[in-house]
Amino acid sequence: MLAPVVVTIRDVAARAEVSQATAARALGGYGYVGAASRRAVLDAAQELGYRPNNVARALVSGSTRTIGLVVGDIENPFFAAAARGLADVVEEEGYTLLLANSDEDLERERRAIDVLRTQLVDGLVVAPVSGNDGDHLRVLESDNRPLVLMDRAIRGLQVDAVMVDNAGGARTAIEHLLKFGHDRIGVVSDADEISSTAERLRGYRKALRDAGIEPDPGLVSVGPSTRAGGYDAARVLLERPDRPRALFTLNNFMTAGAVRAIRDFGLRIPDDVALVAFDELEWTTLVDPPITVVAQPVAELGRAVGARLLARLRGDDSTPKRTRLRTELIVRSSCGPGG
Amino acid sequence: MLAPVVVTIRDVAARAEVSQATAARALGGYGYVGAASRRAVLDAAQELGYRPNNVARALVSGSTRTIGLVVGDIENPFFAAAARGLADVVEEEGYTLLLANSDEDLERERRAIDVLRTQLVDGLVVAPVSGNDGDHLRVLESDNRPLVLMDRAIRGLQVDAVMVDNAGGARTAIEHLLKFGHDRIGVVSDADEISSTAERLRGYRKALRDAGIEPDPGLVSVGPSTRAGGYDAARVLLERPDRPRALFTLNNFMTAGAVRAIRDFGLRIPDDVALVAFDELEWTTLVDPPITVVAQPVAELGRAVGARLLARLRGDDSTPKRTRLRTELIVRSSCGPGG
DNA sequence: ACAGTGGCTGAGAGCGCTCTCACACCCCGC
DNA sequence: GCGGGGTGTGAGAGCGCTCTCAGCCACTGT
Repeated sequence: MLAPVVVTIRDVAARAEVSQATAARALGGYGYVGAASRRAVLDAAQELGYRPNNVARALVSGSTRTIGLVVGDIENPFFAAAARGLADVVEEEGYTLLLANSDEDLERERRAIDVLRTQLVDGLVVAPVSGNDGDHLRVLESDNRPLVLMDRAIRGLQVDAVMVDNAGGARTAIEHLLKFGHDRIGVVSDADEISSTAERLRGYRKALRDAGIEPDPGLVSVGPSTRAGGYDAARVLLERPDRPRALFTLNNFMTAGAVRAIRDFGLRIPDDVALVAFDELEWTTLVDPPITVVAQPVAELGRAVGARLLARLRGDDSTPKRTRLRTELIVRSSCGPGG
Repeated sequence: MLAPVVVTIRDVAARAEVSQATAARALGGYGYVGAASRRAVLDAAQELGYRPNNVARALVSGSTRTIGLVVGDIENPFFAAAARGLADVVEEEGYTLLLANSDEDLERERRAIDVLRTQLVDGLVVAPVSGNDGDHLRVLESDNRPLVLMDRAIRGLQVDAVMVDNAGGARTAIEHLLKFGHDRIGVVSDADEISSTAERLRGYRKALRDAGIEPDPGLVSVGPSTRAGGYDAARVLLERPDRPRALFTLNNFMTAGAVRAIRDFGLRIPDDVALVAFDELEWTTLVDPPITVVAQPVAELGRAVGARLLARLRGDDSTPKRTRLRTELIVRSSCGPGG
């Protein structure tokens, strides 16, 4: 018998000389199937090279075994590591990740989510661009498919979210700089539309106020969340006549840009400019001096998101949980002698 | 009228008071539909919040509008950037990426491909773990779905492949080191099962032989393609009594490990050890001295793969193409004064 | 002897869509 | 007036699967 071009359950059934229903049961592992029939079906499937068609299965079962993931940029090591952690967890349960980049653009995020919904993902993980605009996510509630926010929250949206203690992390960073006597700390930031950024800025201001220092808005320099954005934002600060003697960078790409800018200005870390960066990176220990960072548990973030999503997929319908993961200040040498 | 929980084309048809077929035509944009009917259908769809069900569509049309991507590790900036380039290109045509990690493990690669086939991806992009073992990919031919190999080839598999000129890149790296008088060049390598690695090693040996130097197999130190792997592989070389005065690292994670090892041994670049790395990385210009690298057009790689795949999806059935992208030696200061 | 039970099987519906087909209608030219 | 196109519509098949349901055939217990 020649194998059909695409082998269906009916081909297998015919070959095994049982009904389509019995073949489906044997293959699907449900209902009653006699030992002999099962053997015959499994053998036939093997011989014909039968592959289940997950699309057909999804159409009737309503489950595609896929998880949609929307991040700002998969090239960003932060998102890549989180995606990896998420993938590891959900793949264990037979799910596959559907990936989409939003480019930190709300319109693209909307489109990505729309496509993912169309693909009938079983669950959705989003690192939303905006902490304010959540209408396109609110719509998902009616889909009755779990949604978990990763790293960022949306005001007034009651859904599961796994985040990092951004405010606390920023505060420890600032307190560290304060210890070195810095009272004018420049911040290299991306848009505070992003909820994690807003939280970091809040932590920054809080730490200053707690130390009796009124935050100077002019010391917060904003740019796009890219290396070039970090470079430019840092430059603005470094060009000031009253240049701040300490910098706090809010994310990894911008940190790289800021370090480059500091170098290009002929300034030295930590003598001319002290630096603390949010987010750990591979090279922070490779540069001289190694950079003090607020490390985030990135892989853990992805895994926690995955665990939450899987729980929902298993039917957990408790009220939405908001989880915060701790950050860790890793003191190196970018702030002065001994730190 | 209350919107049904999940709105189907039939709900829209009922609301628009036309047949299901007409609604499908209006929504699908094919066949004849009168202007009035079209309006009614579109309005009804809008009001009910109709979203097409891509799973059902895929079942009948045979196209899921998804592309499967299997890479060693999405956390690796190389793969992440390539994935990004690929995503950008295919998303423009309405495709979504289905992502899977193989962890550079053949068995996991097999499983990932199997899952992706089951999901009926329209096309598949694989960076295969092994350059020798391609049976699991050969099977795909019968699927009649395009397959493009990314960055790595498989011996005896006649399919599209977009790669980098690994041998040439390695050669320019070695020639550069030779110019500085190095004749004993240690290599920090991952498994030569990986075709790109094998090619780089070939280029390395070729360059040496062309210079009249017989390659010493003892100078090639192999480890897993991780930071720790690079560290250990470099350590083996650095611990030798006749320690090589030059190192060539074959990929980005291992480069980071090797640099760390050199530092930990109290050695200085380039005075004690000259270094050329394959693959450009963000931090290579941030460390002191900045590292001379063989840069690969990574985003371009992803985009070229995407272009090839899209061509196939559009029906191009010419004989498989093997494309090579040029590398570029970026000379910095890790080999000595002036390079 | 006969209902009751459990193991096993096949028929068939139906998931939401695309697409073919038949047909009804219009306007045209002869 | 009547055939012939083009235009618009609806009925219905069918993609490959899951799952319900009815019915079969042993056995069992009384």
